[in-house]
Amino acid sequence: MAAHNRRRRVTIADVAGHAQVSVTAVSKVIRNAYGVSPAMKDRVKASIEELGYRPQAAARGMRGRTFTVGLMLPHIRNPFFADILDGLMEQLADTGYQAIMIQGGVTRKVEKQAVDALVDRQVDGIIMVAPLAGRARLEEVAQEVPTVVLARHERSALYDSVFDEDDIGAELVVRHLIDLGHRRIAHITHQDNSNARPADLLHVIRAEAYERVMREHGLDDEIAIAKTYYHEQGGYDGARQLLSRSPRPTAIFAGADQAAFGALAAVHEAGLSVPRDLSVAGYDNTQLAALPNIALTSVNQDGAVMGGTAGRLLLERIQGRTSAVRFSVTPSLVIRGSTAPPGRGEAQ
Amino acid sequence: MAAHNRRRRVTIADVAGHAQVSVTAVSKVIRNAYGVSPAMKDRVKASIEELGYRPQAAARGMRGRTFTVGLMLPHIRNPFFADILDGLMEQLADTGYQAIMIQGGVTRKVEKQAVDALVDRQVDGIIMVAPLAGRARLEEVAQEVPTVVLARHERSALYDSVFDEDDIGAELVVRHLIDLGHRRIAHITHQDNSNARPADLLHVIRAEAYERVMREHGLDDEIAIAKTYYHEQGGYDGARQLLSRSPRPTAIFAGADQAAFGALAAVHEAGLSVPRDLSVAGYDNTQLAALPNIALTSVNQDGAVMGGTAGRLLLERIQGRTSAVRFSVTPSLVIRGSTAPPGRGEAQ
DNA sequence: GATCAAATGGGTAACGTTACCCATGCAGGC
DNA sequence: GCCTGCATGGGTAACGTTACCCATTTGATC
Repeated sequence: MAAHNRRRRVTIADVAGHAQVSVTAVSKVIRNAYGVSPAMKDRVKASIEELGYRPQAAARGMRGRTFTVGLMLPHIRNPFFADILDGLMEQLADTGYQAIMIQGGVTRKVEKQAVDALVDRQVDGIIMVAPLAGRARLEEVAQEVPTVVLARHERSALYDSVFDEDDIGAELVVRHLIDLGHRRIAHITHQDNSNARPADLLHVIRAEAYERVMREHGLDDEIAIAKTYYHEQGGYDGARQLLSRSPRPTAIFAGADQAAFGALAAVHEAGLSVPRDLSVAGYDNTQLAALPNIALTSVNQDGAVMGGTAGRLLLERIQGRTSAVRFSVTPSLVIRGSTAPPGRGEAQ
Repeated sequence: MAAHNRRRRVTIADVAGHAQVSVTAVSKVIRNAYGVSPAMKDRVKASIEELGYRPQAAARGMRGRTFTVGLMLPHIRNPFFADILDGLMEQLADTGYQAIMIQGGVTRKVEKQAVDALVDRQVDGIIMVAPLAGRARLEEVAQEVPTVVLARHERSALYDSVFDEDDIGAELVVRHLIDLGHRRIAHITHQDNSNARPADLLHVIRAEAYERVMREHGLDDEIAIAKTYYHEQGGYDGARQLLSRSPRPTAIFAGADQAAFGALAAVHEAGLSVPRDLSVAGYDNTQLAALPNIALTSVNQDGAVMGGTAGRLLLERIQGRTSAVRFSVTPSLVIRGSTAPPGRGEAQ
């Protein structure tokens, strides 16, 4: 049944034999532990090199650490997640820790399986990006293994949070549109089947900030929200809903770039021109938003910094920190060609 | 130092005690192994349920399987990879296997570390997507653990290959453009620091098919290739190179949608209109290509089928198959608004 | 009713690593 | 010269699971 005539792996015992030292000594060297002379260290390292030894994570996991951190992503379609990963990878480089990813999916059930899978694989820490799970569940995980939650606003004593100040970002967009002279500004938001307290969800925060700023400017009656999804199709559907209103909005603020791309498509399909007939803005400032033919006004949140910080906080927790930390990045508005003052006939 | 007062995990021994059976019996039940009566099976399953037992992958890995397959992706910015993952996840659902991902990065060194990390974590099988590693290295990995390679065209006795017939896809695009009346058709290709035999790399195959079809139509002199990268910036840079030629091309075939998006940006920036002044086509048929305001003519390769097949082949190998399999999907052309006959003044 | 095979259940030794302890040698202080 | 403490090295028992075997019971066959 042994399909592969796999050569037996080099073990710590092989290294010990080759270097003429004890197994314990080798273990100490690879863990950088106390109690080894420089001379022995060099000898062991030479043997490790020569034999091509690499410790087996499974065996390490049974006693100590696996030097693995798990990253749960809802999916891998949003390029913003790639920025997060970049930041994390950079933070982890040269620490000996490896990051593995797992897809959380769109239901709490599948997400739970995914996170459990990470726990079962003895990762030393977990970073969850925009989890669907409720706070109780997050704390349950955090009790078992050091945890950092990204893109949620909760305050928990058991895990760290890293997030963008979504209310500020949304406010920047809406104020920008109002400053341009828009009044009928619509919003496309996201619905998920999360178990979180709504006020902790980034899309709810963005939507609420939109409403708040509208009200602050006396635009209560112009508030129009399409509840779809933060992806291309969702943006497309949402924009179609909003465009069918009469009078139609002069600006659409999509809660995420991906939804904004879909909105642009719907606007284009309706025979309208951006920004002449309608302004469109997004959130995330993905690379595509910067392309001149899209030129989407968007909110920049530094994904790499968020990912890097999440990694740093997680390593601190693995080292033993137990106090909880909250870290937020301040977003900034990137104005591009997709937003402009409303057309003359549309202004009022 | 115990940062987290983690409750001791439920182990197989706890389950055995609770169900009043031996540890071996429980192990048999969770592995679906031979030698358990239905009655005992039920009892054990009830105890597992009640105690919330989940086997620890690290411990399993020391003796048997971890029920984990590793997916190496170069990065997670290409939405085409998300299709692959979707197919894989669906294939793995209900098999008890979990997929974990790892980022291979852009250098062979980092990629090697990533793949080694998977091996060290005792995954039962590995799927590598568009690896940079040379064939010798792939076979080295395949010797240690069942392996499937995606998006490379090699024939190896040690691992399975799943790929798209890139020559056919590229041919479809170029013929389509020629049929429309184009003659000055340029191509944007990718350069990486792969160690593979060039003829096994998908971007080389696409570029060669482009050249071949051009020659077959007597267009040897019109061949123009920009060697950049399969991403937005690469497409942008490549298109700028190509547009600076005199006379400038009337069509650009970018080897990947992401590059095509960048090319569209460059074309737009140059004050040209698509498709009136210039036709643009891509490859991958990503979701963005379908958006009406982009409407990119592209080649559809079924990523979900590729991912699903890779998963199926890997499971077969894990079961013990040793013969090597090659599986290819046949691409098809999706014609959209970004390609049209060349403008009158441009045709000849 | 004796024999044999199949079905069922369990005992035990790994797997590779680390945590915890102990042993030795040597320098320094009284 | 004896004690103490530190530096250095190693021995050993886990960790949780599975593979391999053996023991017992049951059922079938002659």
